[in-house]
Amino acid sequence: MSAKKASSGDRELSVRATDKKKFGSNGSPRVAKSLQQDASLNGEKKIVRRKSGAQRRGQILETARDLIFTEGFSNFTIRIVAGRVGISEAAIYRHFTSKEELMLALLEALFAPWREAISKLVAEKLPFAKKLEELFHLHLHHLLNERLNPVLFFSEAINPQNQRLLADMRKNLSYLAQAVASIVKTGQKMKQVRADVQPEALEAAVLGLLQTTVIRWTLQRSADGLLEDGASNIAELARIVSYSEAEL
Amino acid sequence: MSAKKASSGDRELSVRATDKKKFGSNGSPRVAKSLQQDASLNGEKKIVRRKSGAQRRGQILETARDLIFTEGFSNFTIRIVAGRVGISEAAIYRHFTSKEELMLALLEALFAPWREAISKLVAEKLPFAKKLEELFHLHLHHLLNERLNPVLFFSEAINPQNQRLLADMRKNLSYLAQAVASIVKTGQKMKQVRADVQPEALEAAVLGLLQTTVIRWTLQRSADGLLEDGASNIAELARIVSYSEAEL
DNA sequence: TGTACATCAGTGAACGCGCGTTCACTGATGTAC
DNA sequence: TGTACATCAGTGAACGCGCGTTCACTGATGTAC
Repeated sequence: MSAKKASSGDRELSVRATDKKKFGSNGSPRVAKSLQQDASLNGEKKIVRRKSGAQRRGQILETARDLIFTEGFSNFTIRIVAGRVGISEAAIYRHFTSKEELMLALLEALFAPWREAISKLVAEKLPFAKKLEELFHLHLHHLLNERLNPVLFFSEAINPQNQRLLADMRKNLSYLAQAVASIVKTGQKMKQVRADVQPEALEAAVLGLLQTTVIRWTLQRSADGLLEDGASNIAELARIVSYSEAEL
Repeated sequence: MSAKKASSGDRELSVRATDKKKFGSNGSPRVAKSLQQDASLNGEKKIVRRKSGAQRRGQILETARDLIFTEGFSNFTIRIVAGRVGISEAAIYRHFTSKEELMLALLEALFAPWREAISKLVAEKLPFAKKLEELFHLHLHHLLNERLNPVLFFSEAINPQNQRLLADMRKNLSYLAQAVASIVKTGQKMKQVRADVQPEALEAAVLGLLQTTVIRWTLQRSADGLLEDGASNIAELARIVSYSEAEL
């Protein structure tokens, strides 16, 4: 068919890439349209703009991240990722051995800095209420900035085929749970949380508030009022379990 | 191929069905194996055990429910449902116009009684703590008995293709949220909840505890300790926001 | 500074698979006469 | 009670589609000499 010649026209062309930002930056990864047309006019054989493994790998992860964030896992296919990156499907397999490996690599790239940030916060010396507030902000800002929606990953992980993804998500969830538990226990030890409050119930309530906020974010697909309301609820919970002014 | 003759050997056979239980009962829907073999030995042409539309529809919904509950949405295909029911894939389309309609019909069949039960509870006259406790038990027992896991449906609803499923899940979620809000407001009006507690924060905490419990259920695939821990956390939250004994 | 060569990011085409859905057709069931 | 007929739950086979993955092959890149 005559359409065949034009079918791969949106691929990138010649010239060594040195301007690609690394994964995590916010810049647009689009190639200037003019470049392609210039090369087409040459009449020369199409030459691919090769990239080093690390660059391309980062670009694939970045593309997959944005795709999943904006369109969910149902549109996360090798075909679509390859199309957005501007390479063939087969080329994806030069950088990841399977779709599953790509998914797990992405998850790790997104969650590793999140865990590190939480670790640092837990170790800090702050009053109980302030620490909860910081945890909330850290959590939400990280998710928003990294375009990481745990609900999307969690939903995908429930699929029985994704055993490893589920294991990873469990790990991250229990990481958060332990951080909250640690904060609560420290709060009680420091006499900032009422001694008669059952720590398990308080932990569950804090986790519940965090989860509810993220679920709301997922449902409304907008961060409007999210940070304010969530922070306000967390602060109110902290106030309720603290010693009242009369008792101090 | 010679395998063709035996390929549909697990279908049901002749004899009018009058023993089928309606959707919602717990009985096994399996047909006695001997029936099939008897007919095979006759050497006669295979005759299908026809069922009335209502009966078959209920059987399909029941099968879909159990399939989704035990194996998740990734195994929920027309082929598999038809196979388990014991009819052809095409036959499914005599009872539901599309897979989506089947899914929505199932969701409604499962959630309608749940909403009704919540409605009744909200209208009852009970102390705040008791009402929260009842809500928790009602919610969990309903999910366990009906094999309805909202997390599974929610995860499926996030898929952009399932707009109507998402709308239905939103509706059910907001139904629960309003019930909780009503309970909290009544509790404050009746002076059973401290007046200084922000109702929005308390509502969010209660919803969070409910959600956390269901998520835990989904992750561990077992109800062990679920009811006890969840009920205990809800009760503790109710205690914390009530007036202390010294104040009464 | 040239050149030979190993490495590796790229390609197009094809694969087998499972999916939802449709088709023309079959024959059991219920009912009007 | 018998018969003609409309209704409708059933069938097997095929459909087009998108998926993840593999294949033999290409040619740009980096480096050892």
